Amino acid sequence: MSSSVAEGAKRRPTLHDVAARAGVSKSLASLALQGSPKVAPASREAILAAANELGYRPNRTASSLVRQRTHTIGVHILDLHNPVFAEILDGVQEAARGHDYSTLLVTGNADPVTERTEITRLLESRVEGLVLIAHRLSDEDLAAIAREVPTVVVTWRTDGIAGLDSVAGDDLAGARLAVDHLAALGHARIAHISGGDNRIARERRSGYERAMADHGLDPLVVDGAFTERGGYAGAEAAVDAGATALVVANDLAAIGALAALRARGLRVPDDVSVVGYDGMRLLDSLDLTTVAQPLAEMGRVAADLLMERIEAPDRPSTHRLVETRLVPRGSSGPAPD
Amino acid sequence: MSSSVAEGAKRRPTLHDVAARAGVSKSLASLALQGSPKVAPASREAILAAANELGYRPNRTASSLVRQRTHTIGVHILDLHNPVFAEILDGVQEAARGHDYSTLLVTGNADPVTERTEITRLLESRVEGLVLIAHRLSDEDLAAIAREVPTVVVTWRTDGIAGLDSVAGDDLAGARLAVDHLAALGHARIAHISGGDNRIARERRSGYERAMADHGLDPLVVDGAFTERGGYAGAEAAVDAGATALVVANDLAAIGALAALRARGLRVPDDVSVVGYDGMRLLDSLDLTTVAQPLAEMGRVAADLLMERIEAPDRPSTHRLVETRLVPRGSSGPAPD
DNA sequence: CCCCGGAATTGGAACGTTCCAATCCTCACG
DNA sequence: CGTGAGGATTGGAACGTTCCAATTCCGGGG
Repeated sequence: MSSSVAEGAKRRPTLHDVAARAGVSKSLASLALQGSPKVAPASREAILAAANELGYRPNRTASSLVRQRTHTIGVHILDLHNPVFAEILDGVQEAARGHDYSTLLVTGNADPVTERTEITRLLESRVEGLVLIAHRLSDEDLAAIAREVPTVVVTWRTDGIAGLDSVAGDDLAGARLAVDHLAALGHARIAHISGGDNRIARERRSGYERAMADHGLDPLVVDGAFTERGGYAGAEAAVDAGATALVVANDLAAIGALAALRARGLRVPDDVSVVGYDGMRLLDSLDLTTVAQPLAEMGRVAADLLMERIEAPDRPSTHRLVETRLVPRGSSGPAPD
Repeated sequence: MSSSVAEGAKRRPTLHDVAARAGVSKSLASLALQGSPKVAPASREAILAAANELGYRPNRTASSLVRQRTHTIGVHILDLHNPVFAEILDGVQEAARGHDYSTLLVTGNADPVTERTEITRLLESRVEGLVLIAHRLSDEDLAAIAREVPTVVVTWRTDGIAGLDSVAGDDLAGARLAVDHLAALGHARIAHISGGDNRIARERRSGYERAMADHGLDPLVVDGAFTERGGYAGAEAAVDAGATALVVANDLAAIGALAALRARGLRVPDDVSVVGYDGMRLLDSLDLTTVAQPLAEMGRVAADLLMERIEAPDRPSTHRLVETRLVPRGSSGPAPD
């Protein structure tokens, strides 16, 4: 079968095998495969041919070990079910690919504990940087992580932590945009369905409250969550309280709110206007007015920031606030009567 | 500052450092950190303490190299924007985590070429298995990949390729479910908005056509795509042709179809009934009738199949067909008049 | 004909682990 | 008080690369 020496279970060909077949040293083979200009054309050809015939695949693990670089970034995503995060991830991936980096993805889906575990795993894999697309970590945890590896948090501003950058939308201004829009349409009973007790939700809520105050309107906040169910329940409470317009904490919840209104037989926007927040792509078809954030763009910026920090780990923290804008669609209209 | 010897730029502590600090050999330190029962309690304690104080993190790269196992699977996902794929991914992640595997994720978003490149990258990272959540590879490419590494394809049945498993929904039966449902509601002009020219779309289309024939109805297929835009355009064409019910190739397109109907001033389900396909979570709130596939479940099964094959690379191919079921919701109702 | 310079090539150390085989130690037993 | 068993510990090879320093090769100038 084969004239060669030891040949048990088919082992993956290594650089050594390629070199042997091409009749050169492994050093030269390495050089050639890296495209070094200092290898003679004839040798290069022989080496490339050998690699090809053998179906050689460089082993990144080995390479990473000696180079002390993995060319991989870790991405933690809070919740895959929220299309918003997927869109951000998409931007991250694109930018990472542009810089010739791979992406190691984990989710903390279940609980904060898994979240920590998964991030630890990333650290052990020696990712060169970390992008956290939303998270539930404490500031201490975050600081500890940022001390180990360049880190950027997407979705909310995180300052005061050395070595950590962030990319976020201006939630304060965004919520104001929604209120302004509805007020301009003549609404007075504008309710806010909150996103629960977390940083972003609080920010959006404040934005809403301040804007309402500025318009001389009474605020009406009902508890909700960043989920469809949260929006559903919130919408019920809000209309019970007489609201004619809803500023919902995010798009997912807004979709839930729409469902609640439909169930109640209320028409949108004739009876009640609804404004979401985030700007996920899907909304276009759903005809939902929303405060849009440039999601993929946020992901790209995050990855770029990360690359910069990988280059210069000690540069000061930067916090990028991306612009939000109101996208008026069919779910918001003039106030009734 | 420090009394120790060489201390330039802070280097990551290695096993060596831990061992030194604990006053033992690196071998013993390794043993202890792996939780081997044969290290003396006192030593173990000292080692663990040292590791802790130093902030030691095992280097997976090195470990993988010597163990010849990376404990990582690669996942290729066709399109992150389709929530369906995200839900499958979620299942994959969960199962992988359960088996103590990491996930390396890539997307082929742009074109088939990137797709190949990204998969190659995965192979170089020595992933132990590959899950393809939809793909655009040729059968030869697929076979070549499966030859290198255990592979499972999710979303469509792929047989005849050695070493490759697949998990798919029964599209033929699924499409029939939709037709049966609408026929039972009295619809006769049931149109199908196709998903374009690909395996799944063809399958669903055949299912539709056969079911229509069985009901003695004339088929009406309009071109569409697995996107909202595709659904939008398709719905326009279908209602122009007089359809009172739409079997849409997937949920995303169904959402687009809904938008088109709304734009035309047609009411759902009074004027036109719509049935989607896939069963993404969001639909619940959108009140869209659909042929649901157990998406996360499919992901889990895929990962499990992969684990099995990693254990036994030579076992025969298995093809799992998961059950689809019709989820009736508000977008389908009795035929008009 | 020798020597030199530069291009091409090579050996070997290093990266941080794991794990085998070998050594060391301790103590019970004869 | 020697011996051996068995637990604890250790040295060192190996994994597949990269890259530095060293070596070989070659032809042309002196």
